[in-house]
Amino acid sequence: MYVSLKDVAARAGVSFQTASKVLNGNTAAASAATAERVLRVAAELGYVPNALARGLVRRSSVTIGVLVDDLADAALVRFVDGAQAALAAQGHAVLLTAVTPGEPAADALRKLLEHRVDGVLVVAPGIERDEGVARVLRPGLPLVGLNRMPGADAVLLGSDHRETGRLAAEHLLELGHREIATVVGPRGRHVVRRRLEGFGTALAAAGVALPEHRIVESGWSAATAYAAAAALLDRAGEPITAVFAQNDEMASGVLRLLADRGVRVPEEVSVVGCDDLPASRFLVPALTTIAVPFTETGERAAAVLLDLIAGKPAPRRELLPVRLVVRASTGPPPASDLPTIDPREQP
Amino acid sequence: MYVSLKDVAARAGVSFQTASKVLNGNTAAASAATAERVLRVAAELGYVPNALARGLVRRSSVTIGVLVDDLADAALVRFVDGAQAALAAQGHAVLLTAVTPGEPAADALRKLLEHRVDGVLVVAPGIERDEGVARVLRPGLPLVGLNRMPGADAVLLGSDHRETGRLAAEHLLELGHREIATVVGPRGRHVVRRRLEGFGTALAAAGVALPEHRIVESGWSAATAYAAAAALLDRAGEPITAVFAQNDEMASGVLRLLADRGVRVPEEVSVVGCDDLPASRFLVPALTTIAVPFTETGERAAAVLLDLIAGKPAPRRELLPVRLVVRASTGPPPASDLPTIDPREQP
DNA sequence: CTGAAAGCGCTTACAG
DNA sequence: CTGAAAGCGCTTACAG
Repeated sequence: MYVSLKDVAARAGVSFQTASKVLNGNTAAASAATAERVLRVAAELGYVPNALARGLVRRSSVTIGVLVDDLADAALVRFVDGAQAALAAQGHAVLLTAVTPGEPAADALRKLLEHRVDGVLVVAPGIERDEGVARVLRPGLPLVGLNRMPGADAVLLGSDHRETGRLAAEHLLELGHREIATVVGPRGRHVVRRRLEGFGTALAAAGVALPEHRIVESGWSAATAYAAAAALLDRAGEPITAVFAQNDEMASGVLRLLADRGVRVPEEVSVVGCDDLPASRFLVPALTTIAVPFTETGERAAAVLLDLIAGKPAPRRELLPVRLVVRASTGPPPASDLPTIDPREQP
Repeated sequence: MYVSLKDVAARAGVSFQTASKVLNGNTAAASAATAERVLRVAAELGYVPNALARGLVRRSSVTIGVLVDDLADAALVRFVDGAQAALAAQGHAVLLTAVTPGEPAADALRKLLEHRVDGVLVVAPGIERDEGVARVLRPGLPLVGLNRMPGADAVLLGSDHRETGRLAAEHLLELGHREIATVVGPRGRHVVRRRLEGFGTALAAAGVALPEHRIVESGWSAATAYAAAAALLDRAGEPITAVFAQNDEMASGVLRLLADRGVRVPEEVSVVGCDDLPASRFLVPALTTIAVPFTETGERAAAVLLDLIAGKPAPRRELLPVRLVVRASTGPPPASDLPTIDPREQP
């Protein structure tokens, strides 16, 4: 079905080794006339080199394995998007595997190794405590993670989660809020703890308490955050004026609950999200959030992985900056006379 | 770096061919004792078969190429998610390539062919008019498209776009709307034309006109739909009571514009979207939309592709059903006394 | 039940 | 400038 190197060589009247060299751009390997002939015949015959055969002898598949938690997660898929684009630009193919719920991530990783990927990029915070992963990894395998992996020798890339929490807290403090709650992701997760830590620390520094009952745990989805926020509001006598949700989807769940309860945002309650997904700008009201550079992080992860593969120096760890994006979902608390400090972004 | 079959065989005291057979589950190839020994040694040594070498001789890479327009597109990525899961469940790896804007899709496809993918799944409506794609395709290459490809011998899977438009129109008609507009995607696109056709035909059947100035073109994004809807409302004397947006993101842009203009939804204007992304349920107000079965379509595409590869009979074309999901963004028009007909979904 | 041969489609020294 | 040898790590008939 496919034309082989030997087919091309035979038609061009050269040995297949010479054809190989010409097709690989080795100009010293043949006369200009021979080279031209080989190239022309290859084009005529529709020659498509066999990367499997090439990979076997070169011991490089020019393929990168990407292990992702869940493609339905809007944030994770943006990492993958950035990485894929950067990798493709350098001629590397991407072998994509999602972690199948209920099946060990190590199995998915092993599949990647069978295909002899040149390196692996892990975008799967869900396996940050999975001890099985390190066991299938080969020592020396170039590995970049956007999450921790116990026991694995990986470069760790990401954003500064503590800073994320701090930015959210300081924004609310500057607006004059003192009665603040937060809807957080699963508390076992590293990112959840760090964001909460940064948030709580900044509040504490301003003398604002964040009692445990104002920290409500939720899944990462809008639906779970909706329920968590409902539980929060249902506590009698909670005069909360601001809520920080640990991602934008959760924030949209909070926004929706507030709307359902007839609570005006931001007049009565302010809401801050985290991620800055494209959709967040078009929520009603437009969501104030902490922007996480997903695509850039994915691109950077690809670049670091390629450096690792090329044997170039690479950092062991790198944090990309986050930033506050002020929109319409935050304002001064009801009782306050403080003016809104930050300029609003226009749609 | 990797342990080879020969390493395993040497340690187990058998020929590497016998080791190969045992490791491939050929029970007739060796005694139980020999098999046990080979398997044990392979596990001890951490043997990981080389899929490149295997693929070379078997002429199958057990790899499927997936060509996608844009991973940032929430709808397309759901197709990919469904397909990836179904493919992985059958032991197939996924080689993922996004179409790089400005670069020919044929180049991306060629890369996939170099890796000798067993089949290709195309999730790229953006290339539905690209003549270059068919030229790189090999005859006989199992190919499934979620969009058309001129000149390519592909199975076409998708949803019924005319029906989608019809469902939106009939829902609005039943609510009593007569002054209806629609925000559509790029009009060159097949899906845009079909949805518009179904929408317009259903309206016409009810004696409701859809004049050209009530059809506003937009990109697929919320931002472009926001601008398009603004242009629509800015037309003097348009007594519009309902808008159908051709995807949920556009609908969220319309919702946001309406909120910015102080127009109440659905009391003054009803909005219907299309796709039913998870986020749409949490918009304010929750979006009425036509649900498109993205994940299921991706799964089905994978199944059909695998059938094609296995030489089993497969359909040439298949449409998956869409359905109306009624939420809070639609209601009777302002002047109407009609009751709301459809029950609302609870969050 | 086990092994040796041949070959998948290439690349890379090595000769000439 | 060109070619022939060797080998990448496997699988698959074919013998015994």
